[in-house]
Amino acid sequence: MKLATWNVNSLSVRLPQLLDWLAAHQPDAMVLQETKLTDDKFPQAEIEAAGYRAEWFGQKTYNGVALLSKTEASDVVRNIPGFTDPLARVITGTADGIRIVGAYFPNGQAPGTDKFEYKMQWLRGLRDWLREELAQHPKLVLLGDFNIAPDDRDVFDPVAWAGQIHCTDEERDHLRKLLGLGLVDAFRLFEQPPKSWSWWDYRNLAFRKNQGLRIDLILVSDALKASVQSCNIDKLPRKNARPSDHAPVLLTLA
DNA sequence: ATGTCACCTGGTAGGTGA
Repeated sequence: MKLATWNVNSLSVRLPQLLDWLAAHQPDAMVLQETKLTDDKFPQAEIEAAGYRAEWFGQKTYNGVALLSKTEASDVVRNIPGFTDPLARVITGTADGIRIVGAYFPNGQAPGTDKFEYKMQWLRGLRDWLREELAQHPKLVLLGDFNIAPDDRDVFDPVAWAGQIHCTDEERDHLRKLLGLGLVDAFRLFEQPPKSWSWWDYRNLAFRKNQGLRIDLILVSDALKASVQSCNIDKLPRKNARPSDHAPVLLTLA
């Protein structure tokens, strides 16, 4: 079984690239972030024509998430139960016996801002809910744009980024506590090339210089860990004309 | 040394968020 995540940074703009990627990789399920579409604008027909069912949860201008799957997802939940959130950030469903939680974590802007505080509250809300969700669904995958670089090896210039957004101790502590629920970063189950990033700023020729962060993650529950066969970042779409600033990440389960 | 993109409102650019 193959599972994927991609922050597409506007599904309207990136739909042709998404359809190409689905055709090339044929994931059984895929989650998208930053669709930036109200629900009435979701390209359901095009995605169904590509062989996928879809569940989506969007809003105007910002955020927005979707869950695509070859078989229809069941028990679909939008956002975090128990955490009131005006923004469309999470979509969850069960496909092929796996509880799939696709999330667009808040960016957080900078430590000390209201947006950072919201990020902390959101992370707490996610953890409180996931604890219950894991108890009910031992086979669970949490994947998406985490907006947190787990470790200094996930940052192209850890000295310059020390204490900056995506790299603060507070964010990393929240990520550690998520992992403490019984999840593991699938990418790090394998030897990986150094300087593996999933996001490169559009500015400063960052992709050309390979100056990025690994902030798009796939966490698998302990019950699934032994069945993980591979986890890789696909940099190719970042080389396209009009690329997303994020690359897709692909997980293969036995 | 510098270097972006996508969205909105309401323009015949400027602001916001990332």
